[in-house]
Amino acid sequence: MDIPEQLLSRGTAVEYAGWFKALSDPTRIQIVSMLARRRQPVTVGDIVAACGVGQSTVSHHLKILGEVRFVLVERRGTSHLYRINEACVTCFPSAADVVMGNPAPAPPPCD
Amino acid sequence: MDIPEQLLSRGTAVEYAGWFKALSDPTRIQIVSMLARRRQPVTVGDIVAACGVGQSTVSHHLKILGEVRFVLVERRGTSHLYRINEACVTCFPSAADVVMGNPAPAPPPCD
DNA sequence: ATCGATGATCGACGATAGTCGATGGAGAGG
DNA sequence: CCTCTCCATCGACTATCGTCGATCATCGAT
Repeated sequence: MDIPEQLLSRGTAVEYAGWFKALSDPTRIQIVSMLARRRQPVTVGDIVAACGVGQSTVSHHLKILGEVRFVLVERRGTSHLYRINEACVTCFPSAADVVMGNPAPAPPPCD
Repeated sequence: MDIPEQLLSRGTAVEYAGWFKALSDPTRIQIVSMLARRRQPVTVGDIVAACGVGQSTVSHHLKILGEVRFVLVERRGTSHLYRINEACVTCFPSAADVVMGNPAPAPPPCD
């Protein structure tokens, strides 16, 4: 390994923290894992039924996950179909990335 | 990939969230990266000087990082020497682990 | 025994986050 | 047009978090 000497900049640290914060809540973990496991896109109602929390809470978490592009949404009729962003899963940083001083990955584009 | 169908249990989700929460703060990211980059163990005062925050704040973050075994401490004289736990860095979960339903890694032992 | 240095702990404060119930808005069907 | 369904947004409440200053505990040295 070739670990750089200098301290990580505050800006880079904030970017990394944003990634990890997105998955720092158990409900969001469950939502992400559920979206990944279902073959079909999933509605908000499905998530509400699967996890034990209210509809507005699920919607709130989906918004947070969407802001970091972890989930993608597609409106069909009156239903909103959510699915996981595979690109975001693969580029999610590891602790080793932080240690090595790799640049924090940018959220991938919406498609 | 062979992604399981069932929803992640709440307990497993909580364990995963704990890992990511430990790195969900920019100051903790900086501390972890600093500990990894210095060859020698580092005192609290060093960290205070490097990051721009108060001593009690650094001590607080070190406590959090210690609770998930991310850092190890060794008291020498009046100074406390902190160093990173390499095992913890390598077993830090990825987003793919969450998706695949791998069991959440347990914090490695203190040594 | 006293003092100084180091760092943990305490108490307080403001900010943020997670949750809920209620409301609002868009689309489909009658 | 009316209504029903699905979901986003709003407002409120509570809990937790990050930070700070002050105090306390420990150890080494004088």
